[in-house]
Formats: sequence, C-alpha cells, structure tokens
Amino acid sequence: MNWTDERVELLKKLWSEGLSASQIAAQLGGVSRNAVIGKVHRLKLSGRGKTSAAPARSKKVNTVNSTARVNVNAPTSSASQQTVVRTSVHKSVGATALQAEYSVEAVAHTVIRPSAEVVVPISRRLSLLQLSERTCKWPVGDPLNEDFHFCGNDSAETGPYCTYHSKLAFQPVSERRRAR
DNA sequence: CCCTGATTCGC
DNA sequence: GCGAATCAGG
Repeated sequence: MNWTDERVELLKKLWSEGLSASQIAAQLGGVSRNAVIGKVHRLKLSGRGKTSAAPARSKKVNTVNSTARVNVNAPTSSASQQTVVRTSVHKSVGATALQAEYSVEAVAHTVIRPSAEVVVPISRRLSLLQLSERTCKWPVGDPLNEDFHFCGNDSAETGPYCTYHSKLAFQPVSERRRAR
C-alpha cells in the first residue's frame, strides 16, 4: 500500500480527531501502526491539536453481568441459515479471521440500543484488526456499515467472548430475541 | 499482558 | 520516503 493523497488526508483527519495510530492503521488497512506513526512524523503533525484526546485505557465496569439472562442449555443449531460474514481484511490477520466468522443472525440480535431490561456492557469498539486472543469478538452492528465493530472487552477467562457475550453466544436465538 | 507514541536505521 | 524493530512508558 502506498500513501496516496486520499490516504494521507484520511490519516491527517483521523489523527487530528485523536484516534490512536493503531486505530488509524486499522481503518486505512494495509499498513501497520508503525507505518502510521512514521508517516505522522514525516508529515510533522505529531503534536496533535492539544484537545485532550483519550489516552488511558478505560477500565472495565461489568457489574451488570450478574443480571443478564442465562440459558446455557442448547446452543442453537441454526447454522444452516447463518450467513457468514467476511471482510476483505481477513486474510491479513491469520488465525484471528477464523474466529471472526459470525452469522448475520447473531449480529441482527446483538443488542445495540440499551433498554430498561437489558443493559449492554460498554464495549471497546475494536476493529477486526485490533482483536487479540483476549478480546471479545462479539460483532456489533451491520458488517456493511462503517460503524461496524467488535465488542473488544476482556475475554481472557471466557474464551472468544466477554462474560456478557459468552452468555448470549450459547443462548438460543429465540431466547435472545425475547431477551431484547 | 494489553496498549500508547517516539526513535532509529536498513532498505 | 518507508516502516519493522525497538525503546520507553501507562
């Protein structure tokens, strides 16, 4: 990938908006965060408008999980009607891609709008490229929408999903729909 | 361990 | 100019 004018403009924009180098790299695609940082320096736009960006990592606050419904009985076998979601960047992330195949069904029932009954955990809104072994890979939103992202909460002890989403993952779709 | 930006230096 | 490797730090 080379730094076309468009890509440089996007870089400038995102950088000025306070996104981190890795986030920008993920958005641009095809470049590493190092590449982004290197470019930023070469463009001499390091300082980043003093607008206090968000540096520190937000600490997880999951006191809500205990109230979420749980039904770990039968994982839905609706695999037949699942539509696998793939993005163009899968091949560049190796093993992670294998864990990033989700059904549109699941996406459709991911609770995005908070309600009085169900409290959605604050997600870290990671992009596919930002996922790691220990980040929740629950997809949020429409894969075709640019706002699409993954939960990203810590899942070090719960596998591919965080505590909250691992419960939804093993909940029959019908239950999920009702839980909404 | 997760992540951040800064710097160096071979290409 | 580019960006991987490395450093220093939260």
